[in-house]
Amino acid sequence: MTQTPAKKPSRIQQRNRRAILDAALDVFSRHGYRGTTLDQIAEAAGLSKPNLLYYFEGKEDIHVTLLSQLMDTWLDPLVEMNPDGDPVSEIMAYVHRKLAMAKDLPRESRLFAGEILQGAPRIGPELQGHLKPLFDEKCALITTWVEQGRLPPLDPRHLIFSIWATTQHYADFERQVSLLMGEDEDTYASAAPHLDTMFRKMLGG
Amino acid sequence: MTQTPAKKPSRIQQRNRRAILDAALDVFSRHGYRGTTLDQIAEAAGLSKPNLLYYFEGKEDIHVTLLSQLMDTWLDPLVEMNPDGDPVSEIMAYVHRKLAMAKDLPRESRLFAGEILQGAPRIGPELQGHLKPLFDEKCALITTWVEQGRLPPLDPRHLIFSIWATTQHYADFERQVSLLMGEDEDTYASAAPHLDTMFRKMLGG
DNA sequence: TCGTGGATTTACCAAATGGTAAAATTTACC
DNA sequence: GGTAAATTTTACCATTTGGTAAATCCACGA
Repeated sequence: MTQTPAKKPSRIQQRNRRAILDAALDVFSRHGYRGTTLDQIAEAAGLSKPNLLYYFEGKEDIHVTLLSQLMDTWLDPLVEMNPDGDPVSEIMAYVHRKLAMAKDLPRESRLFAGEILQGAPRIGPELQGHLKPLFDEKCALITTWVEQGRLPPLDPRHLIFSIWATTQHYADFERQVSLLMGEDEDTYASAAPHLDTMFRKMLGG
Repeated sequence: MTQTPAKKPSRIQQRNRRAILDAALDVFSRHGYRGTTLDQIAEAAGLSKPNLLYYFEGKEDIHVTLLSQLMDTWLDPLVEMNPDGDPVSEIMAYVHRKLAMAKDLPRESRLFAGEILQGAPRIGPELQGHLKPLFDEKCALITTWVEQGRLPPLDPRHLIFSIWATTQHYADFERQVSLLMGEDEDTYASAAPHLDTMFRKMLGG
């Protein structure tokens, strides 16, 4: 057995690993993987660079750890879509959960966007392993809803893509959005009813 | 006057500048600004690195030149939206032009996406100067259409955001999309009717 | 064909960057 | 309080990378 013993981490370990990951999320999401330096992360975390590397094996290790940990949070809104609920309500609730996520976790959204944009070089397998099965499952669910006549005919895959695209847009392209909307306006407050109307009409029949 | 004389470029100048910009578009769109090296661009363009720098002042110069040249192409579909046409037809035509653009120019789409994602550090002014006025103009147009009762009440800004998001999604997140749809399937062929239905219902009243 | 200016290569360089070795310091536990 | 382990710092290093200087090559018009 070549398994790490994995003793429980000390208080210091916990605190510093958290600080590093939070700092790294901040920097990675703003500058991308290659645009981020270990020095930047170290400074943001309040540690020295060699001290970073005491907690993580290297830059890539930090990045992959972040992405992996985020994956669950990220997929959670979709997981919660309930097969026993009302189709329209379930999908609309999903839309609003996803929009709330873009609002509350914009750094996470941008981190993922950057990774996918560049071809998912470091989380491709994770996508295959976690996202794909969940996606297929929910597509099948929506398809049965359509077959039961509880939703109008539609392609569940593109529906989901549209939900992802429209909600994450506000986080991923925040710069552009705020530039066009005006800095002070509450973008999400007006986006919610718009998306609600749009998808409700789409599902209404 | 401190203006460059700007004699007409020689045949070699034209050929090489084109080759460099095309190579740079390829590499920048795949690896982002910081993830791209001059050596990569040089190799892709079939030139030596110092030779690159004979044609451009530096890495940033290449990047900015690319983005600036692309801006016009990028905004063109929106420019074409005709105030004198039928509102629904005009907007739907815009949706399809934008989708075609994502299909035909995915590298350009990803180049822009990467730049915006990181806060538009190099084309912020260009966005302000070109995109913003056009956006405001078209928003005003759509608003008059709504006021004339030719469109249902809606927020033109979020409508445009939704169009951008859903169409560019297929280029920017191509990796994820192809992973979830299956590599061989013609994604755009099935995306077109989906988006057509969705936005038509949105505009239908 | 010859000379000139444009184009290209060769040989570099300084700074940035990911990472390491080992000494020094702190912490936890007896 | 002492000691062993965990943590942090100091001092480095090799590679990568954007960029430059100067020599060389070459196309083209007179």
